[in-house]
Amino acid sequence: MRSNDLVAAALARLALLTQLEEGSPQSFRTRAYERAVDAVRLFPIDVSTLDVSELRAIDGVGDSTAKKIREFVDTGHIQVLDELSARYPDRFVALLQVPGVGPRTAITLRHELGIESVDQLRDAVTAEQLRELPGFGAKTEEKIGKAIDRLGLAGKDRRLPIGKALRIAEAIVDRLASIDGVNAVRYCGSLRRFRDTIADVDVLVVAEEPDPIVEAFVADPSVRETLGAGAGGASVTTDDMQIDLRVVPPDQFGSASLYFTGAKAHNIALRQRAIDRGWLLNEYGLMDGDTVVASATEEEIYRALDLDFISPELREDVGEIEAAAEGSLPDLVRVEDIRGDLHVHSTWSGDGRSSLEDMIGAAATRGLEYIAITEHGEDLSINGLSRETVIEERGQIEEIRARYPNLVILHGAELNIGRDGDVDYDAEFLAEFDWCVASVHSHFDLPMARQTDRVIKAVANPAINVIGHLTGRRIGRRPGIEIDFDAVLDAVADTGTALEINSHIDRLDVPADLLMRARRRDDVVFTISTDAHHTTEFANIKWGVSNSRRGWVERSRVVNIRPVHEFLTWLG
DNA sequence: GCCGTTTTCGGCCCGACTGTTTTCAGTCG
Repeated sequence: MRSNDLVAAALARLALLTQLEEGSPQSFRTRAYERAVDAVRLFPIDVSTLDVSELRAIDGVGDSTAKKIREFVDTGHIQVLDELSARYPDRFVALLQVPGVGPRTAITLRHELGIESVDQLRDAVTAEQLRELPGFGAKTEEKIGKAIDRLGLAGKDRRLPIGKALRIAEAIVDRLASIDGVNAVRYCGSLRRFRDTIADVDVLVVAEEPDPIVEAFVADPSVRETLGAGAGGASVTTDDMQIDLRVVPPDQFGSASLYFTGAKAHNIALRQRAIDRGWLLNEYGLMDGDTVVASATEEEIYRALDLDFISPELREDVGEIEAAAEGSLPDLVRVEDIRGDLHVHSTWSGDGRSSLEDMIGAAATRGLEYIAITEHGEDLSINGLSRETVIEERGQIEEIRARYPNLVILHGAELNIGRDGDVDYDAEFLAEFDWCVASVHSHFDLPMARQTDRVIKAVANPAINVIGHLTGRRIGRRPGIEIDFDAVLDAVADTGTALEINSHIDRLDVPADLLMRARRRDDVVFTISTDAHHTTEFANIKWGVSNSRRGWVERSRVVNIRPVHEFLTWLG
C-alpha cells in the first residue's frame, strides 16, 4: 500500500473513533477528519515526502492533522489514535456495524450494561435487558436483535462489486419502467457515480401517483423483507442487497436525482453554495423562500448555482465544484467517441466464445473504424496460441479483411508479462504483429518492487504498444498487484506506451483512483478497450468509458477516439 | 478540526423516520 493510503486509513480510523469519543457521527471534528481522509487519499503527491507546512497547504488538512500525518509517517503511530484505540477496542467498535446502533447507543450500552462486543449485545437482547434502559424500549430491543441476525447480509460495511449491483439494478429499472404511470426510472447513488463497489441500490421513479408503484415494488418476488414502505418510497432487502425506492413527481426529478445520487460531500457543498446565495437546496428543489428557483432537471439546478453541469461520475467533492465554477471541468469521453477496440479475443483463444468472423462482423455492425484481434500469447497454457496457430490466424484475417473495406483489422496479441518481465515468443516473431497488448496473468503476490520491475521491463519492450489491465484486480475477488504507479507512469511516458482502461465490469482496470493520479501529467496516453471474448461484449465499452470519466481522463488523452488515419499515424 | 470576495471567531446541509416521547434524540442517507 502506498503511504497516502496508509495515512488515509489511519485518519479514517481516527474519524471513526472520534465519533465514539464525541458521541455524534456528525461532530465537526469527525467531519474534518473525514474530509482529510479524502484529501490525502486523492492527493497526487506522496504525503510522506511533505513537511508540515506543505501538508497544511492541502485543502482539508489543517495544522492539527498535518502534524498527525507527520507523526504517523515518522513514527508509524499517532498518539491520539493509540489512546482512542485503547479506549475503544475493535470488538467494541464493531457494535457500530449493527444497523440502528450509532455512537450514542454504543456508549450507553457500554456504560449501562458493560457491553463490549456484538456477542454480548446479542446476549443482552436475548435477556431483554435493553428495554429497561432509559430512552430504550421493547421495539428498539427487537429492532437491534433483528439487525444482529441480519448482520452478514446488511452490515453497514457490506459492499457488492459493481457488476453484481448493476445486474440487480438494471433488472429493477426494467421492471419498474413497465408499470403503468411511470414516466422515468433512474438508478442513483454510488452506482450512478460508478464507484467500483456498492452498498445499496437507490432507484428513483418519476410518476404522478406513487402508491401503485410502491405496492408493485414491495410485492416483487425477489423481495425478502420490507424494511419500510410509505408515501413516496420503500426500502426492501433481496437475497443480495438492500434496495431503496423513491417516487417523485416530474417537477422534482432534478433535485431528487441530485439528492439521491450524492456523494454526500458533493451535496453538502452544493447546499452551502445555495446558502451563500440566500437559497435553500433540498430533495424537493432549489428554493428562494417559497419560490422555486430550479428543480425539474439537474442541469438547471447547476446552472442556477453558476456551475457547469457536473457528470455523476465526478460528484465526490474532490475539486469538481471548483472546476465547474471556473469552467475547467475535464472534457470527458463519451461512448460514441470510441472509434476502435484494441483488445479483442475470438475462439482462436481457448477462452474466446465467438468466432473470428463473428467478432469482426459485430465490430463492423457496431460502426467501429478499427479493431485489434489480440489472442492470448503462447505462455498462457491452454488459452494461448502457438506460433503456427498465430500464422494460421493471420492468414484467415487477411482473407476476412477483403470483406470489410471500412474496418481496419489489426492482427495483434495479448502477451503475458512473465515473472521477470519477459513476454511470449521472440523479438523477431513479435515484430510481425501490428499491435501488442501485454498483461499480467500470473504471480499476483510478488512484492511491490518486483511487480514494478517486471511491468516496467514490459513497457520498455519495443514490440509492446499498451499495458492491459494493469493491476490485474478482480473487483470483490482479488486485489490488484502491488505496484509503484508513479514509476509506471514515468516509464510509459518515456516510451510512449499506452495504458489500457479495461472495460470488463469485474476489472475496471486501471482503477479510477489511479487514473486521477495519472491525470496531473500530460505525457501519458490511454486506450479504452473491451477485452471482449464474445460478440455481446463489445457493448461493455460503456463501462470502460464510465470508469475513465470517474478518473477525470480527458478525451485528448485517449488514443482510440482518434479517426483511423490519426490512430495509424500515432502507431507509426 | 477547518476555514474566510461579509468572518482569524463563529459558524459548519437537510430532511425523514423511529421510538420514546409530550418536544426530542438518535440514526440514516
